[in-house]
Amino acid sequence: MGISDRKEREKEELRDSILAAAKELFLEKGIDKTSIRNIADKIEYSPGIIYHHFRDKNEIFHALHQDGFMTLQNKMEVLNSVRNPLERLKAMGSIYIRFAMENPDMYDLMFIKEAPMDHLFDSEHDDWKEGGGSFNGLRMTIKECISQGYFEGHDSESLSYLVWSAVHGLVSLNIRKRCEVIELEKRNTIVQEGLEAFFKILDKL
Amino acid sequence: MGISDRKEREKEELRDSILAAAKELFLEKGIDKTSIRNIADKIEYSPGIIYHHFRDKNEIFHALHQDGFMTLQNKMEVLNSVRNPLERLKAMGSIYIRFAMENPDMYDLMFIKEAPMDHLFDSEHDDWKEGGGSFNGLRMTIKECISQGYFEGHDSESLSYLVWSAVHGLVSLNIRKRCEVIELEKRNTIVQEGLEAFFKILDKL
DNA sequence: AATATAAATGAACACTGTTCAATAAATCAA
DNA sequence: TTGATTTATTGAACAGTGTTCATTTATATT
Repeated sequence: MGISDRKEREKEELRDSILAAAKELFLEKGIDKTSIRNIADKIEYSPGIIYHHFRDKNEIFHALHQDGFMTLQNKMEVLNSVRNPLERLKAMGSIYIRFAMENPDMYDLMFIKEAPMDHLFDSEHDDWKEGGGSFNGLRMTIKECISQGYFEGHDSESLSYLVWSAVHGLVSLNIRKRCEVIELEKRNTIVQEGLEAFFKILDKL
Repeated sequence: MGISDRKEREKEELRDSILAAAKELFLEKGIDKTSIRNIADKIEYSPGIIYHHFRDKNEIFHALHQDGFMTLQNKMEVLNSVRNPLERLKAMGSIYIRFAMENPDMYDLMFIKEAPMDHLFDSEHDDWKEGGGSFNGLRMTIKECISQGYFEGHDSESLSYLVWSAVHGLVSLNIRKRCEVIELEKRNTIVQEGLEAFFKILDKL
């Protein structure tokens, strides 16, 4: 009947407004300083209501990290037009790094923070669908590279993980403030230069 | 005079005991669940005393992260006996990754957690000596590689950062539970296999 | 209008990091 | 040895945290 339809719609709207408030607070203050009470204040409800929509704080940030994967996947869609797999791999790296540098807090949540993974292991179905989907795009591209004669002698799974590790390393060391070690005049461009060095290496393989 | 000597010694002993207690708690419960009161309980002092030896919680964990760099630097000392710079670079990578996998919590504190860097930027002298020293070892080895004809066309700073990024990526994705995406039968060995793929690439350069 | 169901509340619990006036202990001077 | 001074240590207080759940309020059904 119509009433329970509306009720479910209203429930979902409230859930969405919790997430919207959480996202806003998260982006301006970080995960630790975003409290349940802050979120409740923002949507003008009492703190308790949040626990009728989410098991705990981690579940909220797991939901937000899903948001991040949606936008990342959208940005990856242009790759369909890149025929050559090596070129596609490089474009993938560029998009990945641009996403990370333009959305450092969201990247941090998706690939560094413990909260979304902690939620996964607390819940029953503990496979990381979001990351798995993204990684599969990389894996397929690498496999295509290998089948076209690139990267001879390499195993696709290990190489995919290494490629991911390289680009993740470039951005995550930057996001977590470990670029202090880089010469001052190069510090602002080191991620991009690291990526270019990586491309140079890919070309030689 | 002798009394103030003893006093200073006692003060340092108390500081050390705070750090020892913090380290123990940190290794078994993590940074968030290690509270000032827990540490105080462990050394049988009141919580307030900790703030006479450390500005805040971040300073304690900055001191612990220094500990970690000491042990890492010790492990790196065997590299002095490796003459060929490319071989030395590979050995460096192996030691780095072994350290990370054998001491994941300490590695996390040194290269992923925000606490030690936050302390740095709160204090006046904001250069990361510990990381800088370690990175310089890598930089020197890469420079030697280049001067011996390896890695032609590469800039030493960018390449050093890329190499660091690659090995950091390998271990940090694992430590922060992002290896879920790897095929189950390869999941336990993926870091090592990623490193071997990396070595294979270095050889082709 | 009375009853049953669902939604929302806010007080309570056991914590957290941090500060600081008050206390206790140790040292110095007479 | 006693009194004054300095140093070390305390623990209560503040303003917060995530989470739970009996109670209340609002909505829907009979």
